[in-house]
Amino acid sequence: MIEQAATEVFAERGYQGASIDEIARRSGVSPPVVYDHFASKEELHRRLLERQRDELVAFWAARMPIPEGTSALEGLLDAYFAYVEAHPYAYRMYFRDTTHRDIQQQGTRLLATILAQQPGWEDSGEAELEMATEVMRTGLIGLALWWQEHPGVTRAAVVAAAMRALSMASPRAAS
Amino acid sequence: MIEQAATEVFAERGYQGASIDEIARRSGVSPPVVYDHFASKEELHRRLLERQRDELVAFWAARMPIPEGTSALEGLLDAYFAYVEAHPYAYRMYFRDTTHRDIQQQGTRLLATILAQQPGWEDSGEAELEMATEVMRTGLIGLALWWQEHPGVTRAAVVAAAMRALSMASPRAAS
DNA sequence: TGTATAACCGAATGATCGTTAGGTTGTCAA
DNA sequence: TTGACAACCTAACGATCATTCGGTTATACA
Repeated sequence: MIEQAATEVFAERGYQGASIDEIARRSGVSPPVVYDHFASKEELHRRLLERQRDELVAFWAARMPIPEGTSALEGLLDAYFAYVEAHPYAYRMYFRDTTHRDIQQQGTRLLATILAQQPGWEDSGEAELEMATEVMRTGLIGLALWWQEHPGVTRAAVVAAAMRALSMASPRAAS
Repeated sequence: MIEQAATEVFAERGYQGASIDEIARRSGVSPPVVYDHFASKEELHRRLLERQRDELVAFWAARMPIPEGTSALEGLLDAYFAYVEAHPYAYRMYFRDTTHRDIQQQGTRLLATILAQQPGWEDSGEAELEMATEVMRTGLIGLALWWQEHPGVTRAAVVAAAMRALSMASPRAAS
């Protein structure tokens, strides 16, 4: 399957480092076959990114509304790391290159929405919210990549660590 | 100056996307001149990374011990973003590629040390501390990149946002 | 049977890239 | 004056890469 092989190669080497030849080799076909299915390397990459964005959003949607007793933030985090667990290569590919940030924006907006509903954040300024979203977004990406290199850690522990590190119960909890 | 041009090109295009030809062109010399000063593209990149690591650590060292009335964490963050402000291209280059993580380890260790001294973290497990460090490390990188695209925001506001988002006063402040 | 179509291939094309060969110029100490 | 040297150049080499050309095979439908 070309798409599976392409996802792995993009995840391992990044967009620039991935070669059509290697993708074809891993798919068990010759390079021209890739071009029978995709117009260019860039289109192949974009299509894969779009598909993963849809799958990630579906992971979230499947857990909304959230189970009784969990906060919206915790539900979002658990769904996020469940996705990382289910699609390790796709996850790495999705967050490795920043060339298609427009595709990631749907997830970023969802994150900002949930963050804005956290207690103590309702009346914060726009810039404050945007900055908090960015810290959280990139921090979660980093934590997920760390997790992929430490497979012994359970998802519950990772979610708990994310909650702890990002415990923004009050905007002025800091000294 | 070759090193300055190389820093900019690496920052803008990443290691794989940067070409010796473009670095030479921006330096006002021909490509072979680059090889009179550096053995290879990879050595040039590594040398630049090492230099920036030293400068960043120096930025931190210059602010330790920290001024009266500020926490160690806040002092670290302010020095960090002061560095971002002073060396925008170098900063982007330094954090863009993850191929030389060993060079970044010195800063990561410093971050973990300061984090471990925060109230409520003294008796946490090793994995918890490592995860919190990773969230913070990558979150700060992301916030700094966001800041570079929003130059109107003051450094104080960015530091405050970082403190707020990462207000880990107590390991179980989260719900 | 004929033909359209889909999936695949080997081989090439043109561009880019890291790198090297070989040479010129200018500086400066012996 | 000589010779070492540093800094620089043009030109090329060899590899890699995205992409295309032109063809073969197999399926399926008229």
